[in-house]
Amino acid sequence: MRSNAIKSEDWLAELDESGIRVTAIQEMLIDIFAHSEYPLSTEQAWDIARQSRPKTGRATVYRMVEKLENLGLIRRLHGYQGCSHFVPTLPGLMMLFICLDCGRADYLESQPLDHLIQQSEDTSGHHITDSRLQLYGICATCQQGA
Amino acid sequence: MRSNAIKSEDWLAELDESGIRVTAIQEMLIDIFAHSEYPLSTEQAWDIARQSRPKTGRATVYRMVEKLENLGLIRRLHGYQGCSHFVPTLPGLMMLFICLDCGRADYLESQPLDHLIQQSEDTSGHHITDSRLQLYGICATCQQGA
DNA sequence: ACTCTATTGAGACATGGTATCAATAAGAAA
DNA sequence: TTTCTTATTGATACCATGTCTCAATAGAGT
Repeated sequence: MRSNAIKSEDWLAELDESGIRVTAIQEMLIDIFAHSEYPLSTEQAWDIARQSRPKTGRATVYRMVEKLENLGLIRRLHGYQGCSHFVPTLPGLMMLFICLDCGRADYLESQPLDHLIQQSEDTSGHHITDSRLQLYGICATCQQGA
Repeated sequence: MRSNAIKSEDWLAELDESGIRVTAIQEMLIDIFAHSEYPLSTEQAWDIARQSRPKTGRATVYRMVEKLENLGLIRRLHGYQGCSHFVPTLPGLMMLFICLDCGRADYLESQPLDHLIQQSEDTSGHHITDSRLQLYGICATCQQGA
């Protein structure tokens, strides 16, 4: 399974550029999301944050998650655990596979999706501005294990 | 935009086969979902149901929506209004377009998606059992109107 | 160090959805 | 038709998730 090679520094740079004041909590939350092996819900991220910084407020974490999602740095998983979990975004990769066994997420090459969208736009006449494709199943690793 | 030609009778037949006791409320809810021009949330369906049957319970509607979703008769929209709205399913069509202007949903031909999934399975080694593709934008009709 | 302002934390609040349980109604049997 | 059995229903209490408010705090520039 592809390792999600996210650099916390890149995120911080993007946050900085967006005019958002970068604080210690924000760095911590970025680290938590960027380095988690599994998709995280906001509540889970809050739990983790409080392990090293007990007085972290709940609203703070929700606010940060919203910012990170709006900046496109994390991405919400749909159709899984009530649509409340997030994974780091990988630039240019839109197709996300979620293993129903181990729960890990994996990005797949998405040029074919671009073609599909172009084609759908042409035949339907709709103007497509955004897309969301998620695939579910059993990942290659879990298939071997079983 | 494609008219969603759902037959309430077909749904009732499916419910019947599934061993679920078909009641008056269920017929009403099927009608509500099958004939709505727009995606409906459970709460909205409840509101509509109470217009003609005021003592309809909230839990009853939630239970029915769950059943209809499990039977594959309605489908949840993701990334729109908090993932809480549903549209009737059209058999064989998996690609759903949602107009961000008028809010209507439209199914698109999905053979290309089948190919894409097959291809992704081959290259990734994952076993893909389910997929969810949603497209967002401005529908052909709303483009003309604007 | 001081000022200004965005961010934070605490807790109240709102919303969406679930659990419980007595009352009801559907369908089978008599 | 009446009775019996059982799934479904409605009312309400409950819970989880997420939002709002506002005083306290801490960054960043001066």
